[in-house]
Amino acid sequence: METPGRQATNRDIAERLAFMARLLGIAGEDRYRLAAYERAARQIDRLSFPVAGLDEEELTRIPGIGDRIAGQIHEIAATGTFGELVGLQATLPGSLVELLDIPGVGPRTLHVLYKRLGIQSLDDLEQAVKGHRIRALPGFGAKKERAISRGIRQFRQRSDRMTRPQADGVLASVAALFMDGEYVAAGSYRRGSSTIGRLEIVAAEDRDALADHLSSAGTVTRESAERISLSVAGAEVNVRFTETGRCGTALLCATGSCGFLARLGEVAFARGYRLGPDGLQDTSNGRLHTFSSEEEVFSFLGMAAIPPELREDRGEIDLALQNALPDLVDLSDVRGDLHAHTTWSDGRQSLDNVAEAGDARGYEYIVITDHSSRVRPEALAKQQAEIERTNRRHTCRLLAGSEVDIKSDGTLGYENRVLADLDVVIASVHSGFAQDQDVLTRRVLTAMENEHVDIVGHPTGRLIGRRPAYAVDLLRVMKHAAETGTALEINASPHRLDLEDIYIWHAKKEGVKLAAGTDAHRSGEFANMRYGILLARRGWCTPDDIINTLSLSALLEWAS
DNA sequence: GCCGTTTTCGGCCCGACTGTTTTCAGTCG
Repeated sequence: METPGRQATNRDIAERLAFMARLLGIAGEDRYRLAAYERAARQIDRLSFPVAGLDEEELTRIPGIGDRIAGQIHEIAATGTFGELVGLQATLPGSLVELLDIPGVGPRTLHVLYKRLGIQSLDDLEQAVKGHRIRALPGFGAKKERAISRGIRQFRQRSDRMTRPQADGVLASVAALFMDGEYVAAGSYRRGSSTIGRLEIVAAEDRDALADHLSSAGTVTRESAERISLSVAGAEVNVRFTETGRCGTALLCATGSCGFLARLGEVAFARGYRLGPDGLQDTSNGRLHTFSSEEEVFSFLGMAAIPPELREDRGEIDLALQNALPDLVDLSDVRGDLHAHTTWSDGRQSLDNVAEAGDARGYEYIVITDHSSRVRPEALAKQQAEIERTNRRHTCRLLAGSEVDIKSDGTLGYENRVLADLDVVIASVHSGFAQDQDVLTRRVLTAMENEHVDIVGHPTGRLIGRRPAYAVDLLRVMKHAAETGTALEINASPHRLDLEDIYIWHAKKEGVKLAAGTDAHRSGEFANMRYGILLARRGWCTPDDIINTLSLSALLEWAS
C-alpha cells in the first residue's frame, strides 16, 4: 500500500475514503457515518489543490472534513492507508465489496446477506438465489430474490469493452511514446464506435527504434515484424508499423470494419487489384501500387472517399461508387447544446458556468434542462428569472427547459401549464425500468402526444457496461415520433451514447429529427458533444437531421 | 462522521419507486 517517494494524490485519498464508506455499509454501520465518508471522498476528489501537504487544522476547514477524517487523511498521506480501514477490512471477506456493484444490492441488503446467510462471493449469492434462501429472510421476499437474480445476470454481462474516455486515457499513455503526427488511432476508435474492444494504432516510425519504448508502456503480448501487441492497464493495444508512403492502405486496413474491408476488397479485385496494408497489388503482373493517403486509394479505385464512421458495410461502398455519399454533420455545424443540468437539480455547475461554457464553445444557445423531480414549479419560475438575468452577461443564450420525468404511470412530472412556459422540453424515463415492453413503450408514446414535449431523452436508458436498455419498442417510438414531430435525443454522454448508431439511422429513414445533447452535469462535459456527433455521423446524419444545427430563432420556432 | 448551533446534541438532499414488514426501508438517480 505504501508508495515511498510519491505523495498521495487527492484521487488516492478519495479512493481510500470511498472504500471505507463501502465497508461501513457492509458492516451495518450508521448510514450517516457512511455518507460522511462518501461526502469527504467526493469533496477531496473535486479540490483543485493537493491535500496531502496540508496539516490537520487546514484540512478541517474543507467542508465535510472534521477532526476524525482530517486525522485519517494525514495518516493516508504518511503511510498510504489508515488504521481504522485496515482494522475493518480484516473483519470482512475481501470478495464481499464487489457485490455492491450488483444492481439491487445496496449496503443494507448486503449486510443482511452476509450476516444471515454467510454470503461472501458472487458464487455464494448465486447459490442462495437458486436455493430460494433469500426469499425466506425477514424483510425479503420472492420479488427481491428475483431482482437480485436479475442483478447478477446484468453484473455478469458487463462488457469489458472500453468507453471512449477510457480508450482516450489508454491512447494518451501510449501516444507519449510516439513523435508528433507519426501515429493514428485506427480501428473502431476511428470509426467512432460507442465502445472500443482493442485499440489499433498505425505508426509510420521505425519499428525497432520504438519496440523498447513500447515495452516500457505495457506488457508485450505478441510481436512480429509488422506489429507489436501490448496490454496497457488491462487494455489491448495493437501497434502496426508502416512507412509514410504506404500509410493510405495501412490506415484503411487497420480502420476496418471487417465487412467494409471485404466489400472494398471485392471492388478492388473487380478492377484487377488485391487490397492489402502495403498497397494495391496488380493481379496480372504482381506490381504493387502504394499510397500515402486513404483519399488516393479511394480515388484510384474510382470512388468517393468514405468517412471512417461510415465504414460498416451498410451500403456506403455502393454510394461512394456513385459519388452519392451523404454530406455528414460535423461538430462545427453544432450551434448549441440541448441538455444541461445545474445546481438547481443534480448538476455541479451554476447557470453562469453553463453560459461561460457556451461562450467558450461559440454556441448560440444552451437549454437548461434540470430534472422535474428536483425542481418544484415555483422554483422553476425563479430559475427562469435567473436565466433572464444570466443572459444579460453572456453571448450564449440560455433557454428555459426541463428534463421532465415520464413517471411509471405514464404521466409527466409537471402539469401542462408549467410545461407551456418553457422553451424546450425533454421527456425522459428515469424509473420503472423493469416494466414490460408494451407498458414502457406506451409511457413514451403518451409523453410524445403531449404538445409541449419536444424531445425524448436517452430513449433506451442504457448505461454502457452497467445497465442494459429498458424494453422499449424503438420502432413504435420512431413511427410515433415522426407522426408527432417529436425529436429523439442522441445523448452524447460517453456513458450513455443513446440512441445507438443503427437506431439513429432508422430514425433518420423514418423522417425523425434528432437532438444532440451532452446531459452535462459539469462544464467540462460540454466537450462530450464530439461523441454525440461521431454517433450521428455513424447514423448517416446530415446537418438537416440534427435540430441543434439550427440557429437560435429557427430552433425556437421548431420547438414552439 | 460532520455541522451548527437555541454550544454539546439532533438532523443529515430528496423524490420516486419498489417490495414488503401494508407504513416503512432500501435503492436509485
